[in-house]
Amino acid sequence: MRLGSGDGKADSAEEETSGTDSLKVEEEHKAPAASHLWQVGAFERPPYSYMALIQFAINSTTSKRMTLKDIYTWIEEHFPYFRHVAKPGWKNSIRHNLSLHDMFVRESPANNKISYWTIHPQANRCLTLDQVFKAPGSSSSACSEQQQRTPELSRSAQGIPGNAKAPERKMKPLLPRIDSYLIPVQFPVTQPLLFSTLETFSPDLGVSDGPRSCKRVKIAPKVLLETEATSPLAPVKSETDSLKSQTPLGFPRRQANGSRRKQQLVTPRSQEPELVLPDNSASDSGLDNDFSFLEEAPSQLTQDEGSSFKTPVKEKFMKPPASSTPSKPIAEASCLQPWEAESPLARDPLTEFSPVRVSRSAALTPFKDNYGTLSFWETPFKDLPYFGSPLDVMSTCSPASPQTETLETPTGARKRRSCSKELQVGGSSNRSLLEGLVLDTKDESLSKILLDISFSGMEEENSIGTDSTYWGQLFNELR
Amino acid sequence: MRLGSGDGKADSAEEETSGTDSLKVEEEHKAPAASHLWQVGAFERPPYSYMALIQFAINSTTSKRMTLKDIYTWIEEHFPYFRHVAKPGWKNSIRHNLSLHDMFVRESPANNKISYWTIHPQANRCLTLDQVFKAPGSSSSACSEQQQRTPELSRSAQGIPGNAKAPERKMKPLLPRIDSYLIPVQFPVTQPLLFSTLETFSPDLGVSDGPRSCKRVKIAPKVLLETEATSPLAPVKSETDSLKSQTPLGFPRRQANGSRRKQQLVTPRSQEPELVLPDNSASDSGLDNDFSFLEEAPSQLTQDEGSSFKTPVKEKFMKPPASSTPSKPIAEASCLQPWEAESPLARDPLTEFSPVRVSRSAALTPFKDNYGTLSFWETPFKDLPYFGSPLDVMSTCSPASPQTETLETPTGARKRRSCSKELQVGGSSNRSLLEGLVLDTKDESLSKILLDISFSGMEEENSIGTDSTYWGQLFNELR
DNA sequence: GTGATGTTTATAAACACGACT
DNA sequence: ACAGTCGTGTTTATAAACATC
Ligand SMILES: [Mg+2]
Ligand SMILES: [Mg+2]
Repeated sequence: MRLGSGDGKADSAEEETSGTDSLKVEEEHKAPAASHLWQVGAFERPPYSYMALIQFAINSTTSKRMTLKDIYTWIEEHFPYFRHVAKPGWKNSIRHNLSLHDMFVRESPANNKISYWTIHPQANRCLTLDQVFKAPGSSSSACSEQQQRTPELSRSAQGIPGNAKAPERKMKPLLPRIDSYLIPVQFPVTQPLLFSTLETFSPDLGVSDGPRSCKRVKIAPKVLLETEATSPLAPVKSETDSLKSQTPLGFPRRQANGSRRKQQLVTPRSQEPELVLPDNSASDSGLDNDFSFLEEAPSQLTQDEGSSFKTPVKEKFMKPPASSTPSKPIAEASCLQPWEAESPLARDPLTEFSPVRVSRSAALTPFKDNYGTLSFWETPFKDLPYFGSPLDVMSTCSPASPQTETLETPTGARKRRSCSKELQVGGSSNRSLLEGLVLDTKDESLSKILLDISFSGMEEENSIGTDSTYWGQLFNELR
Repeated sequence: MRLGSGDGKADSAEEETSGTDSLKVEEEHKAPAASHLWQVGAFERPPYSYMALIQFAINSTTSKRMTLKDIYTWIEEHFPYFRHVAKPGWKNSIRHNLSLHDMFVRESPANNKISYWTIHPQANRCLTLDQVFKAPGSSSSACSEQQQRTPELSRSAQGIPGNAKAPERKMKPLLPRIDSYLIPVQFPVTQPLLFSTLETFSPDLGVSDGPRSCKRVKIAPKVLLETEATSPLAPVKSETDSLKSQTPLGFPRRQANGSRRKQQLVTPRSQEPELVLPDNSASDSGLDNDFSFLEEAPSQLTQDEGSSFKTPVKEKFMKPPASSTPSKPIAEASCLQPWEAESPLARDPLTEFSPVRVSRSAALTPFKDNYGTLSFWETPFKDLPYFGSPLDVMSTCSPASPQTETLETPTGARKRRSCSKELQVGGSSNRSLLEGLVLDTKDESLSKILLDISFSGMEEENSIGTDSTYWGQLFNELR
């Protein structure tokens, strides 16, 4: 009943037996044809976080929802690593990510039964795999890793100088901040909006792979602009940028001091955010994806740890652990694990795939105590609930567009999960602003853009409680 | 400059050198005298999560804020385990918790410099250590663990039947859901409100320890009431309880099916939530705490792992790991680690110390799409931002009380961090309701209480944009 | 350059619950 | 009916990589 043809390998205990999805009403997820995505170094761990992978999976469907099992399958199908190399614990991590990140929302049809995982519309950046697709020949600047073809993913401890150190893990313990994460930014399908600030982009990207154009979009991922007023004691979480680091000239002059805030927006170092969008807009965000992978079934290199396996012994040499931040033993070099691609490629904003997030900017919200006041509703938080700025509406797939394909369910009342494809803010009058926003990640300029947007396209402000409640609320807050 | 007298042990690398806090303006944190809190099994890992410990620490100050270093110190002083037994990585975990949980908000005074960690008022349940203080002689019902006096916290591998399995960890890998977490619930200091549903409480708690009365409050911790209407596709995160599991008679009949939601509220099994509050209301939430610990400096049992240490080898026997949820090898019994107290005491709600959290109840918020509509501001979310129900105000220390001791800083405009001591909802007219809420954790009944509260004490609804914006917003939403 | 402080991601685990066997 | 297993979810603990000051 599964689509991915159970592998019966080290995952046998995970195979489903319930027939709840026998009807298989959900679409998409059609077993990818042959345009392998990860064929360069298939079986290598993809440089994407679990959060990104889940978004890829969910956003690959038109309904923008997916069951857990299908998420597993989608990831396995597009990244053989997880089917053939990773320990079964990777599924635990998937579930962990689904629960931990509130951008992933579980939904159940009215009559309960199966439950789907969706991406909260305001957090959905509509990441799709094809957006980060890397052409098989473009091993130039970005995209360092994945070079070692099928790195020896066997076992057999390779006695690290210490002794039985480096215990031979199968899963890369931490995705090492690949310096070439490709961060996709989806745009309304209208203007391609080429915007390449640096020459890092070479138009030879669409090399010769699958039927899809290999977009290479790289831009600051998280929209966390800091525009906090000068409140004497403001939560650092959203402060110390716009008004504070803004010199009298209005230029964001590197953060002042409230350093170490969450979600860096500006690219840490390097150049401006690079964005490259070929005119081809064939994306994975629908029923037009035929990704695939080398389904050559590497027979048995899965979970056959003979004897010396698991658990990095480590320390054995470490004196009483001194630093409170644990660190790897040093990785004696020479003996890198199958997952230790070890490609010290340049630096890069290291970008991420986190949900769209904004901080409540004091510029927008006068000040009033900064805590629960402004909107008591926004604080619920299990984690960092605050926020609340028009950026939400803009930088994400707005669910406020009236005639957007609403994905109705037979029951009628159904939240509309849209992606930027059908994104239309307000009444088509804000689109250009929206586009500009995604590109312009500077703090105070972004806040200005937001203000402009919020006051355009909504001149009537009559529909406070209706579909455009976003804007209504916004206006109420902004007066 | 530190208060806790640096130990210079395995923590040397952590000692501070900056003189930023030379003035040591912050109060409290006075080195506890001698009323050891954890003397029964001092050096044992306390049964509290890091999140709880941090709350204990921060709430022990009158300013309700604390620097990271002081949090370290406070915890070390009150739980010798961390100073003498735990690996230095525990500080990493503290920092991790501070960052991860958005209930912990970092603040910096206007002129930046030091940064304080605070608890978001709407999430602060005002947990203090004295509230969960367990009398040294009450080893009866609850409070199973911590019996083994100073369990042999040495090293030396004790060859588990397998071979070098059970690699001898120093830190308990996961706080094993002690079945006796004492969950404090703070009340307005007026009515003690004794409320013991079962006889599990034996009044011999105040045995002979410190000057403080050992309260024993045990009640469902997280206020996550599920009152979701029958929207065809509602986020499971907040649904399937009230209206669904509510039989025509109105009794919450165990959850229907939308199982596995976050934050169980009702006690999983066992009896009703037990609440015991002695009339003595001396709490740790101020400058009246003189906790302490056995500062007998166990010389050297800290980090001297001779050779066989660390990293549970595990698996060695495990076939190819089958389950996607990793599990311990089985713990051959007989050879329990120092942290393996192994007290299979009954069952218990296992309660937690998570921040106050509520779910947007469809009963309160008619329906309107359930996504960003209701309050566009609330969605920002990095994690689970939604929510939004009057419960926030009630079940936490409301920051809306006008004459509450506001903890002004010299700069004047300062958010008021209050704790339930000075908690007053609206205008003292809601207190009884507030108390009732903490006790009544049933879903739909709770929602009713909330509605009652929301419509009491706010008859004027005139101050929409002022301090009582909470209520103004609430009224707008409820019409 | 080093250490303290913060932020994120990865993994392992414990455990709850419902469905199936 | 009942127990054991499994899939799915939710949390907490740890280790780590990195960033910034
Ligand atoms: Mg989630
Ligand atoms: Mg935090």
